Amino acid sequence: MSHFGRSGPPDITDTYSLLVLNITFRTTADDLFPLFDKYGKVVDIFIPRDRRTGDSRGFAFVRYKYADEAQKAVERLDGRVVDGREITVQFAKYGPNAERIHKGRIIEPVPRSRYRSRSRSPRRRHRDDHYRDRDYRKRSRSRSVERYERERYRGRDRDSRRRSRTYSVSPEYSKDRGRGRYDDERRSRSRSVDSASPVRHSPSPRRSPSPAKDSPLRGESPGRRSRDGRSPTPRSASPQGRRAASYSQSPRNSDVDLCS
DNA sequence: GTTGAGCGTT
Repeated sequence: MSHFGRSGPPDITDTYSLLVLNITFRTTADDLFPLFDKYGKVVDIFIPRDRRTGDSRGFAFVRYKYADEAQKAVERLDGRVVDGREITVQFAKYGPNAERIHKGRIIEPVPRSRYRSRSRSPRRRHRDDHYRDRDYRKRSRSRSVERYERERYRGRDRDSRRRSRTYSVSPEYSKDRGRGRYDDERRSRSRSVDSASPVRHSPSPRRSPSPAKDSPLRGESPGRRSRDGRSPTPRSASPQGRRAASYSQSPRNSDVDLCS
């Protein structure tokens, strides 16, 4: 029965925002309110959730009315075990509108220079991607939107090893993540191979096309093969892989962010 | 049913 985050940001001009990290995915504002309210006047609690799934993203924003109370809450609740997990409480730095925050207090709208000062950290949410790939593909949105999202993800997720459609990585490579030094050593050896192309999949001498005409799998058309496995324009190339678009025609497209 | 670095909604 909490109206936190129901009607947008109330009055954040004189509030002190705290960022609560490492909370469980099931922790709600109601669970955090009694904890934080003990140390001061909590004016609002907001837990960002996924727009598609509605699940919590694992962190929350708690806004206090006074700075000293917020400071006390940080010192008191930082490291506290909530719901079996150690949370991290700290002052929020960035707001939705890039507000200038001084020790947690919003002073004034800030020039972008401050905003760009911080390098954007890549956040990987494979879970969301999973849901998006399954739930959003059926909606058949406009392609411009798809491209937009793709570019957005490229900018945020560019730290990731995989670029768009990478080849299957070997399990050994997967284990290497986390070892920086050894990775360097390994890279030194393989440097002699090539240093220009990050990925070099030597085109193994493909055996004869296929003398066996009676291949059990005849679902592949020759046109698809000639593309080296890459089909940048699956627009109307292979209708076999795509179901009828008429299925995705949903009368309600409210999912799109068109409605403001 | 899953997950775990991070900075937010009308």
